[in-house]
Amino acid sequence: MSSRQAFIPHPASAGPGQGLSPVVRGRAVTRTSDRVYDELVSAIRELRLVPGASLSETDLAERLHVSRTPVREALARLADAGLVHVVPQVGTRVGLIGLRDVEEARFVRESLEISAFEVACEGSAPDVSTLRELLERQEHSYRTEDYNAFFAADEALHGEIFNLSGYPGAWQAVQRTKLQLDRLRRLVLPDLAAVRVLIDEHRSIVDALEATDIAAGRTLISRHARRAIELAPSLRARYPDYFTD
Amino acid sequence: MSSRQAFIPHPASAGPGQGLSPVVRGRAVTRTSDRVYDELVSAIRELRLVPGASLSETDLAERLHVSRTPVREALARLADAGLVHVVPQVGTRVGLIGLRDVEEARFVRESLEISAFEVACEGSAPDVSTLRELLERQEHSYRTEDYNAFFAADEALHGEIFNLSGYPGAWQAVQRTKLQLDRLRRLVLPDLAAVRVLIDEHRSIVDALEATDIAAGRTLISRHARRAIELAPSLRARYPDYFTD
DNA sequence: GCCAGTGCACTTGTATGCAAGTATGCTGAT
DNA sequence: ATCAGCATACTTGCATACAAGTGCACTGGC
Repeated sequence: MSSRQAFIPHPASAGPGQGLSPVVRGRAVTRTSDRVYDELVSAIRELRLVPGASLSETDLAERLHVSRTPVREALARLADAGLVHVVPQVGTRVGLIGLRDVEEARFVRESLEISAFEVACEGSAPDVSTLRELLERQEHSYRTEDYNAFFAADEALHGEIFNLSGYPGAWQAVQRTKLQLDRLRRLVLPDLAAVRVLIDEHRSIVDALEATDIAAGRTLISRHARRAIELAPSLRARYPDYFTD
Repeated sequence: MSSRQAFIPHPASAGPGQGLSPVVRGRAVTRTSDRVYDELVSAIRELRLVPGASLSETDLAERLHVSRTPVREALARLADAGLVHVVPQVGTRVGLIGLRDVEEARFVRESLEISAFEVACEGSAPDVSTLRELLERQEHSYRTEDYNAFFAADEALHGEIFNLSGYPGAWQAVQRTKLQLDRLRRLVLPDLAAVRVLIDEHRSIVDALEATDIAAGRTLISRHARRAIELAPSLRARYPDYFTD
């Protein structure tokens, strides 16, 4: 076989590369198509499937021990989300990280999160207990250097802000466009100092929310949202094949 | 206008062979799956497929003169977008208009459009020539009472605001969440007076943009975004079967 | 050595067959 | 008349077979 580098793990992690975990076929309480979709999304987000990697329906099917049908349905949804590109009769590739898409995701996220912050401040004192708890989880992840746990708690914290605003669905809208940005953050994640900064920013945002200080919130969220992006140039220099305009 | 034939006016009337788009089986430049998807999206948006209508893969397949496979892929993408709901081994239905989803779509749209407005004002005097042209098209649609043309020009105008902001992709993000709201507007659209109000509001927004009056833009866009929603209660009273919380 | 041409291997797109689950309506008994 | 039980038709999920197009490598000729 030629370049079978479709399932490289994280480019920076030296751990043994585990590809896609096979989806067990059998009595399905959940649909196989959904499992394949979830598996592919997480694989792309976690860069186990690197940008530009060529996918093959038949290859994925036998790798996941399913037929092509559910794989095709999952790929159709992924193509709809812009995570993969399908060229008929030619092939399917994992989409590259588009810097323009990343910048637009930043715009969407910053705008909506600031708006959610403002709405959350409008009522009386918002309940920040869940946010405090998530901050604790992040601190724990920082101490144990568990990047995956931090990543999950990070997601949950920003989602909680939308919950407090009363528009939890808006967070789903953000996440759709944010997938490009997530991959960027994955590249920079194994940096303990950067995680320290992010947690501190999170705490400041939570403090501002508790004080219903809208002006501070706007500034903090804006700066926080632009944090990941400012590293894009150096990351592109390090992984040029993963990026595009 | 390229208004295709409605293939399902109402779920109860299962008339014979309501001709679909002439989908020639076999030789196809565009993928059958995509054509089916586009057809279904427009049918749902234009309420030719009413909320709650039950769909059947086999029925759609023979109606469109294709096999179930492309229909299934289209439905999978539609389910991902929240336009249809698939219950395994039970059936597929067009999603109801969720008032909560509508309100969240309003939030997303208002937030992003205001942000785009602000960014578009940041530079020097923005080029509003395209917007003026779209306003003229809307006036023409108003005079000829061509609601479909007005709907299209309305879409284009709001999209142009995002173009001027430099974040055209954000408009795509809005449109995804806005589908619920579009159906609501379809219900209220055949009202000439309402169209008159909308056009006037559009003109005010364009004026504010040309004058780079951010404060006015915020107020105008906010009011404009809430315009469609304020009719939701009466619409729900009129079409109770189409709505849900 | 180089280039043109061709065949093959691989890709995705589509159609069809089969399996499993659910709702419905009919039938028979009480 | 009413209700329990069952057969049947209909639904979606999955696997497989076939079709069509593309790129590439190999081969033959120059």
